[in-house]
Amino acid sequence: MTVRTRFAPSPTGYLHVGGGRTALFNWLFARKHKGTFILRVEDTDAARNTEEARQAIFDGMNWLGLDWDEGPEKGGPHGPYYQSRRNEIYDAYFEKLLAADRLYKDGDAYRFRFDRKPITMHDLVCGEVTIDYRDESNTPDMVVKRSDGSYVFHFVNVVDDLEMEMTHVIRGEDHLMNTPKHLQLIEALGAQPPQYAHIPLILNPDGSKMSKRDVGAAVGDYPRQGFLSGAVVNFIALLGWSSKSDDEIFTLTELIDRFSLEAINRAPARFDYEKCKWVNQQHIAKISTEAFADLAKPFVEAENLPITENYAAVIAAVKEKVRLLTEVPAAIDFLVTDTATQDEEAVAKAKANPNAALLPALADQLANGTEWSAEKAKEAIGEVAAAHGAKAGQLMFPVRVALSGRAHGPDLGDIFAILGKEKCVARLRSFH
RNA sequence: GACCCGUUCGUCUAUCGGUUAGGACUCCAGGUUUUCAUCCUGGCAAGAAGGGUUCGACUCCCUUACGGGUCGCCA
Repeated sequence: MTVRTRFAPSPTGYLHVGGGRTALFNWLFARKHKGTFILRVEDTDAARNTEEARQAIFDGMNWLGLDWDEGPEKGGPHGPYYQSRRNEIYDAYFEKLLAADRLYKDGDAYRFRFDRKPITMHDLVCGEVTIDYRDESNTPDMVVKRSDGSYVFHFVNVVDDLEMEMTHVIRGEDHLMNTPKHLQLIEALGAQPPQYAHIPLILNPDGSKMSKRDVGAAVGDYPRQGFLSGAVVNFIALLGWSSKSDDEIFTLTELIDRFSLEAINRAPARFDYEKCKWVNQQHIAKISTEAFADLAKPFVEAENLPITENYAAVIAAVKEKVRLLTEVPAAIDFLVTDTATQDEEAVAKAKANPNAALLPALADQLANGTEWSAEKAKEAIGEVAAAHGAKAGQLMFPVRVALSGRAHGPDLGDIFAILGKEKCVARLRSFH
């Protein structure tokens, strides 16, 4: 029996990071077991569904790299994959329930009569959980068909999971209390239930429920905030799941290899934006300079910085200095323009440095040198410093600030090489 | 309120009765880098509380506290 999992979002908003992780776990589980991953759009709430939301979810899935084997734009033997187009199927199941005498009218709506007995679920993450359905006050019979004729979530969700032959349902813990309802429905339909795995929710840093507007909540925000897809996938996988080793940085392929439902935690995890950025930095360090250059390009252009002919060298100089792609423009502006804003504090500090007085001498030496290279330039710093009884290291800070306008940045040799002789000389001379 | 689930450094986590309770992020201190960053080393920092069970409990049981979830003709 091959594994079949699904992600079943309703297109009523953007793709939430919690939803993204649910999709990821279903996808990982399917890929790990050479199974099938299905995307199903649960658009039964006509009033709240929007085309923008549907698109945002698809975009988010694509960006995260979670491809589906069956679903919208892909097809498959169990379509259509939009619930709004599956009404005949639901009608047929509704008739079954009616024939089994499990439904009764309440106004124009239909309610499902629960079996009044304890229901025990065997959750792959939560273990055995029993809800006593003899307590009617806590478990009132549920509506399956509204008075307007439409079906509710519980019913269509169960029917589709059965129809689409799901073997494993991995979903957020907010669905744990729904599961006995689904089990009852499945039993009444005379079918076998899939295996369930309820994963803990993702909370804000302060422990509150993560929702709209909270930092990190929308998957769609990550690309423009300068995150790499692989880093975000890596980070959210670590929220509630552990590889049981000291390793933390994984590619999607490595995650497939290591993933298991048994390793999912029970307690909700808080979202740590700082660590997410650190993971991003780790991923930036791992990709090639070419790949990094391509990813950074849109951010550079967005700040109206020129893509110079030595762009590759410029990008290489800052690759391991940034945590987010959004930091790239500010890290390279002084290398590609002469109008970059300066860090006034660093400039003031450098000008107050006694060794700043040696900058004109250094400029002269660089200007008069017959050979120009980054290595020669660095050597010149040592020579000028020595000639005036100073150490090379002490002269480097003023030089750095004179050339870049800030206290931190690329290696001085990279700066010399990228800026070239003329600009270096000019910036050293004008720094006073 | 009722019903579920949970509780190890500030955060993410390892530990499946016997460990100096380990790793990572953050922060601090050194070192490497003649500079910046990377990197390396070290440091700060945890079993919610109280009862049991046991030779021995973070680990098993109970109670309390706290946190989260659910109680719709939303999904």
